[in-house]
Amino acid sequence: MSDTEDRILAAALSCFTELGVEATSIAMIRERAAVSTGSLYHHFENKEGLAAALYLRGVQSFHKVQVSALEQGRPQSVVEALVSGHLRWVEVNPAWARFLLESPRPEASNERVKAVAAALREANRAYAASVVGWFAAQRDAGEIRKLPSELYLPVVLGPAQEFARHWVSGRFRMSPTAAAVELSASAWRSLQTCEVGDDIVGTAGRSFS
Amino acid sequence: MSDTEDRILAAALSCFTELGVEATSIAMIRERAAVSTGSLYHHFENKEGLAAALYLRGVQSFHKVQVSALEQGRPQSVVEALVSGHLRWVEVNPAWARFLLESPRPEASNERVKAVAAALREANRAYAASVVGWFAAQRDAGEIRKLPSELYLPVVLGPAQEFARHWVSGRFRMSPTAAAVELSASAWRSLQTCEVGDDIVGTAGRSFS
Amino acid sequence: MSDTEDRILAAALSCFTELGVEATSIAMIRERAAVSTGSLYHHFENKEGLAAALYLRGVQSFHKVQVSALEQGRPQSVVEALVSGHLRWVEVNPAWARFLLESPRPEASNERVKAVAAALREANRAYAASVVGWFAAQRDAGEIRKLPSELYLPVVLGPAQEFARHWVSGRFRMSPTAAAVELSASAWRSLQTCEVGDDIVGTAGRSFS
Amino acid sequence: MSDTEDRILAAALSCFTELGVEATSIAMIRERAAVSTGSLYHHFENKEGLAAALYLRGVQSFHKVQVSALEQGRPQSVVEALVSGHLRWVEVNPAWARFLLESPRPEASNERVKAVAAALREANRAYAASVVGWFAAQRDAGEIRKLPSELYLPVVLGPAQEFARHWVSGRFRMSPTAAAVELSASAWRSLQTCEVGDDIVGTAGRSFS
DNA sequence: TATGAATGAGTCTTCATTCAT
DNA sequence: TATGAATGAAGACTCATTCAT
Repeated sequence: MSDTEDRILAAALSCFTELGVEATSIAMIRERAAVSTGSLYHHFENKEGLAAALYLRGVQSFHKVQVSALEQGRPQSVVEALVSGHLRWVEVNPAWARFLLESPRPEASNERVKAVAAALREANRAYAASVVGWFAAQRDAGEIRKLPSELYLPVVLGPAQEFARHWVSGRFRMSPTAAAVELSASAWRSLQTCEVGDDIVGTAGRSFS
Repeated sequence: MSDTEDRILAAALSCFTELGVEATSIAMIRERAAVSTGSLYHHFENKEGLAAALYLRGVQSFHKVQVSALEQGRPQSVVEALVSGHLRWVEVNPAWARFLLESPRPEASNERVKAVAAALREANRAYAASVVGWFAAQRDAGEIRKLPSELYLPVVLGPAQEFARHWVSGRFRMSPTAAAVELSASAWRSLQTCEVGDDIVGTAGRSFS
Repeated sequence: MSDTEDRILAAALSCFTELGVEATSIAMIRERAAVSTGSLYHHFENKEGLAAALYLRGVQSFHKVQVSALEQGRPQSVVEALVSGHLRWVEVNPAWARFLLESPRPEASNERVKAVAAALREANRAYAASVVGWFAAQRDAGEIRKLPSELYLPVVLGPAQEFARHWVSGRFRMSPTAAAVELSASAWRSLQTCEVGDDIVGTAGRSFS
Repeated sequence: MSDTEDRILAAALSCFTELGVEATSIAMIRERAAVSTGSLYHHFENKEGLAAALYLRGVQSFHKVQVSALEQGRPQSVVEALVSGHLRWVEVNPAWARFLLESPRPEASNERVKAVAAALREANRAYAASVVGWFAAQRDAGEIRKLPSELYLPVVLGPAQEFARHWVSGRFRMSPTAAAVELSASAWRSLQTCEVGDDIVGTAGRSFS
């Protein structure tokens, strides 16, 4: 990875997070990276390709943190690590977080961007397989509440994700890591098998896929 | 509200949800609404202004549903009504939901759009005041777990919101109302004051603002 | 002349002097005159027609002052009255002056504007006939220096005109009537037949900054 | 200065003098210069910027002629050189003259046009400093009539300027250089301290129509 | 007379992208 | 690898003007 490419990627990330991908022009990236138009196109196919490459990098970084959380031992520890790891990653990488949370998922219109788009799909698939697979296994082992598989990620990470969206856009002041304490506890509460009120168990037990 | 304005708004909503605000051209709206360019600009300041007007309408519709949920009696019923109401609204109004979930919040760059933007801010403020206020009151009455006020909305609606994002973009197949059963139960679980494990209570009790 | 028409003309004059005819839109005049679009077009044919009507009025007002100067007795008095009258008119009617000095002469593209344009041409012709005729007569009588007829107006009024241009656009601070003393003396000097009168020298010596 | 830029400037000048700046469309310049839209905007910021650049060039050319006139020895020669130089420049550069006389002075609305506008202001300042400074010095030396400094330029060049305005717009037929004989003599007459020289009278008497 | 909705041609300007050097 | 001139399609928006009520 040449210095030029790094400068371009950094410039693109900062432009994209400030203005959004669509509102960012090649000229702005070109200028902020101190690179000529020709040089930029020599290194990257496209604005679209640039965004996709960036998106893939961000997603991979995030996935790495998430997947490593699965290595905790007890289910409760894993769930809490998923939530806390999410929020810590957001706080440590605010630009990446903003980019991932506010940019539309890249679509591969262009021929040459398809490789990156395919890599992205594969990364998402592998991530979902790992994490959702882990939840399904715990569920089948009776360690956590029974839910349709699709719902585990929203239930566990939805609050953190929602918090993060507000935080990256400046509407929340509390730091993500401070919020992590409560949000990870909440996540576990909503998944633990209870000695809680029977009515809830009953309701929850009825429908899952 | 004239017939022309209605046609323009409907056309804009369908274009925006199909392609996104930025990718939609005025020409497309103009054509789909069967209206001349001049007429469109006679009724709406801008593409930006059009999007803002639409955003405001959508948000108001959603808020109405949410605020009405507060009228349920028991805290548990209210929480479940908030979640279920959210998901039902999404299922009944998929275009509006997609628009609100995937469009960037309108910013008032233009002078004349500012009125709409201000109305939007006020709507958000009033909504947050009602709902967050309700949660704070329940917290102070000991009816729900103590959390920093900022966290109640992410905890309660985050999972539904996350589910909705996936659903409107076609990545989830389960219907929102089907998901509502579990997600509303989960939401209540994460807020109820327990006769649950003491460790959780201890953790949860430590930090709130 | 209805009140509506007066309001429109006044609004148009103020817009035209502030922004220029081309940069002024009908919408601005409409707004400043507190008149509806339809009403404006009911009273005036065109933006072009409005400008032409205004131009004609301004020119007539100016010409009246100039022609009345010819009624002074002595050639010297007439010349001085022409210059002083010019500058006084500019100072008393700054908006009109700015409009006449900075707007392009109206051309009759439109069919219906032709009447006004013809009136304007006739006004200019009559003015030139009177004034240039007077100068030619004086020349032939040996009262003033012999010059090609075309040059009398530039020689006599050019300095005042140039001063006025600078003054209406804010580049000169001295008031037109203050400048009139010297400029009318200069005008006479450049026309008088030789032996320069002492009074003029005296006048010229009196005031300068 | 690339060939492309030259072609664009030449095309713009011819369009602007034919139709005026406002009435000229970018498309016309683009076409007449045989240049693509993008290329035009690659070299010049704006139509406004293009006009400003052109204005600056024209003014600089004119100022050079005027300032060189100050190098004549005797005051009378200088005054006559200023007037004759003015009119000769107008006759030799009719397009530039028309452009400068009939276009509104460029104003720096745009950010990037400001550099050109500043250069223009500086050029005007330097010109005024030289020429008005020369007149003030002559006045203080008793070589010319005492006038407020602001009035020297209108008195000396006003008639030529007025003549030029009429000439470039086709309302006068006499050539500027022909007019120069009388107008320079008149200019000197209005400035000389009393006793009128015979040579001037002689000159004045020679040519008129 | 007054109103304001409707029209649609026309203009400026942006921008991703290509390519010769 | 790097440069920046060149391209031209596409888009937003303006505006004078008409006309039904």
